Amino acid sequence: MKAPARPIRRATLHHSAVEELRAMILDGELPPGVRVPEVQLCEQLGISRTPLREALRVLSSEGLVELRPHRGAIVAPVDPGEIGAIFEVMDALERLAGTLACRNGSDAEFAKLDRMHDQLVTQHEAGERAAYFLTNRQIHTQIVAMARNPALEATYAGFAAKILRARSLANYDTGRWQESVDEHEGFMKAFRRRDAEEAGALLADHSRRTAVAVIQALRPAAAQGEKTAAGAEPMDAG
Amino acid sequence: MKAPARPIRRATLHHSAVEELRAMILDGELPPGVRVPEVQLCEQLGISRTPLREALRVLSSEGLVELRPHRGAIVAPVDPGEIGAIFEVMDALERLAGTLACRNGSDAEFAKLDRMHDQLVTQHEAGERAAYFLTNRQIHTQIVAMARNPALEATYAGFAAKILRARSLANYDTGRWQESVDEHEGFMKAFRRRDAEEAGALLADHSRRTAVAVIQALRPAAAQGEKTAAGAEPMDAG
DNA sequence: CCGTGCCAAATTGTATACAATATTATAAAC
DNA sequence: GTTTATAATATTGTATACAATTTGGCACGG
Repeated sequence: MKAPARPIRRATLHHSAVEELRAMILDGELPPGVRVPEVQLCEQLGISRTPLREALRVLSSEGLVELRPHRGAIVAPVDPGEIGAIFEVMDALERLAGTLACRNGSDAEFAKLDRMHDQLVTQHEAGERAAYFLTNRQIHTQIVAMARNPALEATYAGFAAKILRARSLANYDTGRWQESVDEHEGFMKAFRRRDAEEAGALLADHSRRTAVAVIQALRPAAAQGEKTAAGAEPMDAG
Repeated sequence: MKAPARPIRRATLHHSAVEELRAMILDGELPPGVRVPEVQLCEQLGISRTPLREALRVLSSEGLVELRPHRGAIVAPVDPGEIGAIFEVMDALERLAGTLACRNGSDAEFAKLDRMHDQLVTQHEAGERAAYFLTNRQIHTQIVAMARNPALEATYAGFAAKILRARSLANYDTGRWQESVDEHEGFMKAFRRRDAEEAGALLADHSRRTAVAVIQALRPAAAQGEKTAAGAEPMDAG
């Protein structure tokens, strides 16, 4: 007897809850800093507290939620300093992904990457901002997938999620748009030559420049207090 | 009223359970592949199923435990391929750590690093293998701490844990010992010069060579079946 | 003799009830 | 009026009870 490589279904409530909550956090439906009352979310998701709490522990482990014992959970605030640190690691991961992708990617995958890049350029020219950002993410995800490294893929995904959250609430400079497309053009040239070192270096550079822009855009929106779902808390009187 | 920066006690049962179980897994007390029956561990830890299950979910998120819905949890097997992938990422992280440590470390920290290195050499000459490995880990942890990057620190710790597990059950080649000390000597020279690039490169190289040795030692011990969780004594911690 | 379908036991998944802690409101003292 | 102590409330942490699913065994049919 052999265990099937892919389980038919792995639907447990806490697992679904993790995905649901993560999506809610990344979509901004649960903004950074808000308290996460258990009972309220329970009836909202139609589940009991037990699976919800298990989901919160997982999300805390991922860094999307902060657990304060006996004081409730909050959606993790977006700290510019932390985002800066994440980007420093991300640079290294992008470089690694670019290098490994050149080494391990198939021709079919490179062709697909080319098509995605064409789509990106088209969307840029058409000014379709939302579509552009989606394609942009897909391209980077594709590069990471071509690296053939599950550990890299998982780590990358975790950081990408946090960065996505930072970008969305910073909605950052449009002036960077053209620059970003040019950089994409640059590392795509390296990819077409299968130049691993160059591709990695350009990807890292692209990440670094993105970091600068995002963090700069993030600075004004620095004050991340603890908010309640209804409204701000009246804290200081005088 | 002021909130203390460090909570006096953050003792919740599930949090303690996470640390306890993680230690048990890393110490080899719970070897890879063994089933983790909830009720048995409950009475062993003196807690109820609820906090234990929350702990299992967290450890699953960290990759130390595999959850199979309705079929119980097992300690994550050590897959040589996965370890290889982890090491690929680890190389990049070591390089980054070395570079950042040169940039951000204080003189006091570099002095401490020097002392730790002296201790390492002494322990090598004395043939104190266990003490050597401990100091070795402390050195690398210190370098990462000097990088001043919490995201790097957390990611590094997660991978280091998995690698530690692989090393312990591979108990790998003694012939590599001398080589490893020489490599330490090498990147320490770069550190003394605060040569960020060189230090990073040598650390990455050190990591890569370690990977080769560990994976090679791991190959014989490949077959990782599902064992039952009896209180099996660790074979020999040489 | 081997394969298939069904039934029983065990273990996990979920819900609910109870206990402990933090927060807020209240009131008394200075 | 401000501050501090105390009690009430609400929310989280834990334990237990119930439901669902998998696993192993057994009978039946081929």
